[in-house]
Amino acid sequence: MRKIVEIQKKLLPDLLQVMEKRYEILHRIHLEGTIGRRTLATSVDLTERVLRSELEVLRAQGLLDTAAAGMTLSESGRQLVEEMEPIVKELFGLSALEEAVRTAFGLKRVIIVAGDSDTSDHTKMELGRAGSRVLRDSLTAGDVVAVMGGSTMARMASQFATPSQMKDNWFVPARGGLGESVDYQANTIASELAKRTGARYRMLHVPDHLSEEAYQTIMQEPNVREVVDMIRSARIVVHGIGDAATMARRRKLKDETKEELVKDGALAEAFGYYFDRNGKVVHRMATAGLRLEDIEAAGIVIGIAGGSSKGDAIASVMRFGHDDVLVTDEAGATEALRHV
Amino acid sequence: MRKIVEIQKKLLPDLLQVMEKRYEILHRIHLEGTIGRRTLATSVDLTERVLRSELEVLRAQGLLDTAAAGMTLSESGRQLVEEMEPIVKELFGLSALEEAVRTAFGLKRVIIVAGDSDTSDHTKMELGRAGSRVLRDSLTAGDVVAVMGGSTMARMASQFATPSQMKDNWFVPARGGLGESVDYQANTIASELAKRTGARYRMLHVPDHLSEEAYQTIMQEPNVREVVDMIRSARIVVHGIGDAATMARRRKLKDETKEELVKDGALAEAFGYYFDRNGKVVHRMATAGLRLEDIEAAGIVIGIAGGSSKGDAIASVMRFGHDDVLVTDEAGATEALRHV
DNA sequence: GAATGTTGGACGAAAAACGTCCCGCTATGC
DNA sequence: GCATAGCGGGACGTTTTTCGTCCAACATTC
Repeated sequence: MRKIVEIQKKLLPDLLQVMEKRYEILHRIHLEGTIGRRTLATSVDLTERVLRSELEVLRAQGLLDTAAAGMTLSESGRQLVEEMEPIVKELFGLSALEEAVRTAFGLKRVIIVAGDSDTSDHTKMELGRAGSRVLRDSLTAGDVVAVMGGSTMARMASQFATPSQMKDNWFVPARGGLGESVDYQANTIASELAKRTGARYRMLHVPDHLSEEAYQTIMQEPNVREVVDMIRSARIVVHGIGDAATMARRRKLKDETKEELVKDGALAEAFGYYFDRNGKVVHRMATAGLRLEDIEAAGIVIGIAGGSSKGDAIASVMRFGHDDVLVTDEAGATEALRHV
Repeated sequence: MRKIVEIQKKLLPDLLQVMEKRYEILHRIHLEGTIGRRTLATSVDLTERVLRSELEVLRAQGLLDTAAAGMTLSESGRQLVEEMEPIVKELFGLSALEEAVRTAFGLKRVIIVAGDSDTSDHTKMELGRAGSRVLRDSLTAGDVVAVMGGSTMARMASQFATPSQMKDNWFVPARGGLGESVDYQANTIASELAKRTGARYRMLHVPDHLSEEAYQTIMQEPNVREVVDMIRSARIVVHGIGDAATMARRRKLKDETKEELVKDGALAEAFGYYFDRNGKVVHRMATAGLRLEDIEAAGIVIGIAGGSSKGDAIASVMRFGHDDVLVTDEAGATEALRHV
């Protein structure tokens, strides 16, 4: 059963949403016994006219009887709702989890894919796909998108698919070199995204470990300056989330910095900043690009991360409070909720 | 798996068709390796523009790569097609059967539901539902619909559902009393259909076994005349199909008539006429209503019958050659094909 | 019997789908 | 090396569908 639904998800991307909506309508009517169109509209959160079209479909399917007092489920409608009840949980169980995470962290939108990225490569891929879909749907013409690095972001980029060219969009790395391997660098990812969409991109090459003067000098370079300005004006920011210890190791931070991080309770990392349990910034990487205030000013900030092991890091960054959208997996979401 | 698809069929009636179409597109591309839009359009029988929208969806799902030489399946597209191959047969197997029956009898359209009405009540219901859907979709404003009797027709009527009122339609019995029990009479069915749709109906009460004079007299009655005229002008005719022996028994024909039927090789019955193996009319019931020439003149003639046992009767009536649409079940269709 | 809430019809505005044509590009065959 | 056929994709006017909004007719309830 699982398999056919997976296939359908690919072949008819918004099938499940329609299905869920219609089930919700039937379910509501089932609960109320008999209910009027307007009342129903507010309770399932549809405009009256849209609901009406839905009802026409359901009526045409013979699932719905309608009288002057309101609408009732027909026998086969009632039967359908009852048959669906167990299936619904499996099909749409994640929606409930999404809603829970959304309210817990006060986000605009949460997308959760099934599984655990820690143990399943398939889930990792799906996480990437889901992330790319979110980004695609968020894009409007002319947007500048700042992306971060990391393996999750790389997978997101490799899964990105667009129905049409996006010639007037820009992809830029959110921050300069952060010591990642080249495949996972923000620069690489920005360029891949651009390549896959027909959009344009800029790279930002800032050597690591610059002295303050050198940094200031390089920032005066017109072409560096230009990219940085573009980055800072990004309307959309997409970033992964790491746990602090792992990131520190991978980026080969100095031992004393690591100790400092531990002392400050650094738990999570995102766009070059380290966060403690409460979402407070306790450290920042020394490189150019997006500053905290730019993140606050960005239109849409999208965080992508999954896996049970990243649960607390996700929670920590979400507490930071400037993300709008979180894309994660079942395990990550469940774990994050335990750290609210 | 079966179950969830059944549910989806009810909740999203044209889901499977869309799914099939998209699969067909992917499959074709898979076969060709790389193919252009225009060539593809003719080969899957879509206009260029419509195909293009479909392709955009598929591309957005990352199933499709596109180059200057044409389109190719992406890795995950190829994977999807291969995964689907076994499933397709189960999901869309009936479409192939439909097409086979359609060409075998030169029909406009064939709808086949899964199962065997002889052994499954569920299939009987589905047959009724399918029939009602066909009728609904065939209806246009102002149409007069002539319906016959029988248990299948009764189920069709009881399953009829419409999204909106049909105030300017008429339902009439195709022919007068044919000695059926009241639930299965054409009159009853016409009235039920009218009731379920908000349409109007007329009944035709003609006693059985009238003498010729009495028949002529009653036909002069203005209100009888009026109904008969309306029947004869019906744009849509819907009828069941019975096997001759059973119908003769049920209608309590005289023994000599039965013998005559046997002698003439009567195999099937529909709208009061008996047909032999070749679809030739060998007998007609003496009652008022639709004549053969009216059937020939009707816009749409819909036959509904299922069950393995009715296979040859179905074949016989289809050979008669004036049906446009056949609604049957898997067993009936398979059996009918063996009698082509 | 009035008031309230119901469905369903109607209609114009907005959006989506569609048919059609064209352009620039590339692979291929000569 | 060049002509050419076939490719994807952009563009645009038209048609169809969807949607918001208002209203009429009707049943139910108080």
